[in-house]
Formats: sequence, C-alpha cells, structure tokens
Amino acid sequence: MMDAHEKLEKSRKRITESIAQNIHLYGLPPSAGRQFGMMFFENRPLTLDDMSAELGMSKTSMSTSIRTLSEAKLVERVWERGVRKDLYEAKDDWYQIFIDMFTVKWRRAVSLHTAAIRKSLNELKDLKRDEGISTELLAEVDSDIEKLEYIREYYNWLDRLIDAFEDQKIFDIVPRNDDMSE
Amino acid sequence: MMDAHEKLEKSRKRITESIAQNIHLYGLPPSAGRQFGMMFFENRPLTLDDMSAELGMSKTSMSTSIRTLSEAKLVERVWERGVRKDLYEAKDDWYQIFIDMFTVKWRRAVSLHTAAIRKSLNELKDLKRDEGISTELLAEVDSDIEKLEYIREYYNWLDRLIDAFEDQKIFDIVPRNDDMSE
DNA sequence: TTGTATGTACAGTTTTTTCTGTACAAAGTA
DNA sequence: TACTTTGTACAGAAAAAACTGTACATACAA
Repeated sequence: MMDAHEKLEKSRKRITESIAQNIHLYGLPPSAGRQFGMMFFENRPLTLDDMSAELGMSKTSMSTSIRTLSEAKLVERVWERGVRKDLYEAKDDWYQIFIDMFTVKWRRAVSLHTAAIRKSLNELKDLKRDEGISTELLAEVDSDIEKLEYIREYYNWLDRLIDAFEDQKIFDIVPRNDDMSE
Repeated sequence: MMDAHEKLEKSRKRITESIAQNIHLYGLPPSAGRQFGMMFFENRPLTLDDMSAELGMSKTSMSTSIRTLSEAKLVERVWERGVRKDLYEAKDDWYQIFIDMFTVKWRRAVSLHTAAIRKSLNELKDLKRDEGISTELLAEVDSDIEKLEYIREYYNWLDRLIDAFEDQKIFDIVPRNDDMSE
C-alpha cells in the first residue's frame, strides 16, 4: 500500500509525463516537458541545481533546456533578493503560453515563406516579360504564378489569424471562462 | 546565364525549400516537406516511382513518408482508370490543410491530457477523503487539485477552440478572402 | 495455375539530436 | 587583491530519427 506522499508523487508524475509526451507540439523534446511539468507543481522558483537534483540530469542539460523553455516563454527568470543563483519559475497562464507559442512559431514561418514567395513571383514575372519563351514553358510559368498568388493569399490570412491570437480577439469566439461545474 | 527552364526550377526550389524548413510545424521532417512541395507544383498525380526519381530517394522512403503526409492530410490518394500504381496528389486547399493539421494534432493532445487530469484529480480527491494526512501534505494536495482544475479548464477551452477551427467558425473573425490586389 | 508488378515490413546504416563532463569566463565575496 | 561560486561553451558519448536495400506479401495478368 502506498502512503499519501507516494500517491501525490504518482499523481504528479502522470501529468508530467502527459506534458512530456505532448510538448513536441511546442517544438521541444520530452525532457523539457518533464522539466516544465516539475516546475509547474513546485510552488517556488527553482535553481539549476534544484532541477538537476529533481530530474537526475546534468546541470548542463538544465541550462540549455531552460533557455529553450525561456525562448518558448514557458518559464521565466525571477529575482529574489539575497539569492545568487538564477531562479526560474513556470509561467502560470496556460492560455497565454499557448498564444505565445502559436504566434512566435507561426509568425516566423509566415515571414520566411512570404519572402520566398515574393522573390519567386518577381522572378517568374520577369521571366514572362523579358524572354520569348516557348508556349509550353509559358503555360508552366503561368501555372506557377497562379499557385504562388494563391499561397500568398493564404499566408496573408495566416498572418491575420496570428494577429487575432496576439490581440486576444480569439476569446471573442471562444470565450475563456466556460464556468463549467462538476 | 540561366535559361528559362532553369529559372523556373530555381523559383520552385526556393518555395519547396521554404516549405521543407517549416514543415516541422506539422510534425514532419524536411524531406516530407520537399516531397509535398514537389507534388504541389506538379499538375498531375504521381506514383511512388515518380517521386523516387524526382527526389533521388529510395522508394521505401517515399512509401513511408507518403503515409505520414496522408495521415496529416497534406496529400491524398487518387484513382485513375487503367493505372495500376498508387497515385498521390497534393491537396490544394491550404486553409483546410492548416485546419486539419491543427485539429488532428491538438485534439489528440487534449484527449490524452484530459484523461490524465481526470485520473489524477480523482486520486487526489480520494486521498483527501480517505486518509488522515498531515496538514502539510494536505496543503500540497489542495494546491495540486487547484492546479489540475485550472488546467482542466484550459483544456476545455482548447477543445472549444479546436471546434471553432473544425466547423470553420474561425473564418468569422478572420475572413478568408481579403481581396488584396497588388 | 504460374509469372510479374507493386507496396511495405524489417534489419541495418547513416545522420541528427540530445545529453554529459570538463574547462573556463564572469561575477560575487572576503 | 585572491578565492569562490555559478552558468555555459565545447567536444565527445549516447540515444533517437531518418534513410536504404532486401525480402516478401498481395494483387493483377496471362
């Protein structure tokens, strides 16, 4: 028979593992998920040494993964007077965490894609204008131009979608507090 | 000086590489992105042998990655009478591709998390009810319960968010056709 | 039925990613 | 100033993922 403390640990472990198995949606490896999950249940900021001891992993690993977690805005550094070591805490607004991940990751993708599309589109239009190309090839160029214009429009939509998340407009269609009771 | 055909290839390659570099957002490796990008520009369904030749990769790889692409709903199998080989085509509705990816990936995560939360929450509530536990531990249990109830609420929101994508309600706040002209 | 074509399971290889230990730079303490 | 303490750069080890070739099952053709 487990004692109460063991039961509590087991309960936490289940949630932490669940996070670890799904953190790839944030582009992070399972161990970073475990780290975040552990920090989530701690009601105090942790040092790298704390994390290292808690997870049984090297301090170096803690250092690199905490940086990744910070960049993804899942944790943040906090200050406490008199403490020399760096302290980190899991962010507690999961809605905001989701929105931050979404906007950070997709904004970059949109930006890169849009630049590539603009460049290719210009090249293709120049190609049409300047050269006397075969009818066959011209058809292909026109086909590509059409496709690129279509996906440019799509990325414009995606950009506006990201805006909607960023400025919290998303809560207008999907309200935050459903007020569900058990 | 490049000829027209080379220019066309270069233009396509830029877009394809851009897709390859960002397809990790769909949980797929770059090579799958290259495969999709190539198929996107082809105006006809391709066989595994076509893809193998086009990308210079083994047929086995094509087979496994086309399955992944199918599961992610980025491509689909099409039928053509008289053709014995399997034919695949890139889906052309990128808005729908995005929505499908989003719903498939996040729905599974929500489902797994929700199950874990329910289980842990039950265990913790049993723990509170049955055993005479120390005040100190009780405080921790209560803290965990509060946290789990919070994230349960969050996952409920996420589930509703997925619904909004799935039933196209998302286009209400972010309309599809912006009708931007150059 | 036998022969041929096609897709994939599986084992092994290559490549990429993650993790560790050492060494060191930066910053605080005495 | 010299002496600690702390975080991280870097090189190498371990683990995971992607890719290939062979072998085979399935389906169609004759």
